[in-house]
Amino acid sequence: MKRIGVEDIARLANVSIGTVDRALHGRKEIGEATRKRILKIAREHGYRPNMAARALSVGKPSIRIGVCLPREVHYFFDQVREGFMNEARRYQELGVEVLYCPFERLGVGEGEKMERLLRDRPHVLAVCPGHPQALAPLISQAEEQNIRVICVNSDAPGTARSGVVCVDPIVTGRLAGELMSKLLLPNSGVAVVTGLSATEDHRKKVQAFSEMFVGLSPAGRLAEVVEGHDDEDETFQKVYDLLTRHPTLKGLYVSTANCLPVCHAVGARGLHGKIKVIATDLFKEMVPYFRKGTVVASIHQRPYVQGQIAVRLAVDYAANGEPIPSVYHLNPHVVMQSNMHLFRELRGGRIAGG
Amino acid sequence: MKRIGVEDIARLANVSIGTVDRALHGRKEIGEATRKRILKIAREHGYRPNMAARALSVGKPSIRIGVCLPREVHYFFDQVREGFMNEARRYQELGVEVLYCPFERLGVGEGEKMERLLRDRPHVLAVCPGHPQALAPLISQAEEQNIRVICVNSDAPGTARSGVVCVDPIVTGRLAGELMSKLLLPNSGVAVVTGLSATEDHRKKVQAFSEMFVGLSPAGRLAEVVEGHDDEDETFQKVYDLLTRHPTLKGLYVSTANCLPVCHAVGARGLHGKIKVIATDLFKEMVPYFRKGTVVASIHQRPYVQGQIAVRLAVDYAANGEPIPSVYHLNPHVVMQSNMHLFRELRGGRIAGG
DNA sequence: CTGAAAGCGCTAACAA
DNA sequence: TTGTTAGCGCTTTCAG
Repeated sequence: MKRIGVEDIARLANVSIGTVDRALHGRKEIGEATRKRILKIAREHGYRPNMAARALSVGKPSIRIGVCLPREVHYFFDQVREGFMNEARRYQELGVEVLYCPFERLGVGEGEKMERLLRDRPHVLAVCPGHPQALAPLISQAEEQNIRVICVNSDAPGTARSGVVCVDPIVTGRLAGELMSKLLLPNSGVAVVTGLSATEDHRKKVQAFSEMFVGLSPAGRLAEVVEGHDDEDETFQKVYDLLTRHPTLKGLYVSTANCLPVCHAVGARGLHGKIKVIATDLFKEMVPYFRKGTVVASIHQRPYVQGQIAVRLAVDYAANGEPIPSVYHLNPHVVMQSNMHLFRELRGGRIAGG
Repeated sequence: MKRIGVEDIARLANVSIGTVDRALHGRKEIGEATRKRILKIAREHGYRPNMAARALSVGKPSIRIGVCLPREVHYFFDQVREGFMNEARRYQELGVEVLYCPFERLGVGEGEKMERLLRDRPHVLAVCPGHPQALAPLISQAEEQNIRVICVNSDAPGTARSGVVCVDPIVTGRLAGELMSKLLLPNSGVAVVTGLSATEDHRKKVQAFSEMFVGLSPAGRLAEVVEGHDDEDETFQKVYDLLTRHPTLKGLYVSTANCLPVCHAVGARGLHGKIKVIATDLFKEMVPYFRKGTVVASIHQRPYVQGQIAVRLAVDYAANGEPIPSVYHLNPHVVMQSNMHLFRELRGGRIAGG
């Protein structure tokens, strides 16, 4: 079927192209009957607007996508933002505009910023929620106003959000558990260092890790789960104590990005290389611990790609009416010494992909 | 600096927009002096054509990108093709058209198909070279005609190709070596199964693997490198014999996709789970061996993303004049049981990203 | 409520 | 060799 345009529809419906436009855009100045007739024809002929023509005609951006994410922690959210912005730039000519409204850190000021963004009525709003529950009313409100909300990095379960793009915490946890089990002798003891167990995300990671690990290493055991609350000192102290209590521990899974104090504690106990740490994500300061053999691998959540995908889903929805998948799980990446230099976090320049 | 258009340039240069168009497009019907003057102005004002307007005006596709890749082996090149096509579709409205010209398998008929593709004068030609050396003259010829050649998956070193997108075989080999060393006890013996050692790619992988492995496991040793020539029977037999000669082998790195016969041989010797295989890439038939614990990990070369990136480089070049990086190395992915279901090769539906 | 027409930035055909 | 002009498909006035 050949591609059809407004003019064809107008002819088919015996109206002018102005009327067709009104029907197509749900404007009010048109009779209900004509609108129905026109929409039917459009649908039957598989009409799809020519984005190039629209962008040209409108002149200014016609698709607004909002992005609301924390500045802290830089190493992670800078990547999300870059992925988002770089991808969005590719659709500029098609009239895609980004409304950017950062807040300070996860959970502080996010509601306020999101509210402000909503006032500009974006077509899609991507948000990294720190307190998903607190955001629930805002999300509902947005969706009611026909603004699609996409959660990035962590979900806001039970809210009205249209979709989420993230790494499945269960896969992350399992992958860490699988790796750990294969890196250690069968009867090894391991422990987990997490942020705040109350967090859905962390809970799932820890549970998945533990299930996978004990499943694969029946002779091994998970000694403890310590909560570092993403605080450096607290984490150091707790891990230091942990290593004192369990001197035979062979592995540590750090399910949060806060692995530095863990490494310090391992070092302080003279265990570099004796204990294998599996970390989360990647930033420059981790490199020495990779080299020392303390951190043997890290489960990378690909923040850049998360931002990138969020834009693609948003554009596909807003420009082509494609539905937003309610959950988009991307594949975690395994970082090791051999490939760490290829991650954006450790590179100077920018790269086209992700 | 505000964005400038042909009309502005025309005014600035005291010529008509027709002349500007001729200058900008290097058409012949224009004086050398005027052309220079116009181009200077355009450059000074950072003129960038409005792709939407161009696409609209021209009507038919104005950017042709050719893609020339083998049908075999499906599990790999189907992914490259899908990545390529899916990404290209996003730029359809901007006038990007794909010229697709598949050949049967690596090295057979590729020159012929590439030649045919060249006749349509694409702006960029992406090719998966099987016999890079044989293609060298064609590549030179293409580049001389101002057709940019991008090699995908494997390079054509020493030719005039503008760029290559691939996974660095050295990184692949190292990663495999690092993983292997960490999966085994310090004094283990390992072997490598490769395709054809003469291939640059395989040679590099094997060498990188071996360097990394012996570097990290000084007490270990690389017993042998066997060449399977990507033939099932030959590989089975050779690996079977290998396992007979070296009954204490603990690890096998298969640097080619031909891991099935390796697994069969391991099974035939009753060594499932006793020997750890690190494979390459991913396809459905491998799944059982992951489950059995024979294949403990695989180094995935992300064919889909390779196709995707190739298009992006091509479009960025053809539409925005961005230079094609002479080498684009993407990060290999580690496949394990926990995350294998997230790879496209094992999924039914399609997914937006890669 | 509907139609007619101008114009977005660019290309291409035709005139000069 | 250069200038002029008619669209490309759509949105957006401004009249009816």
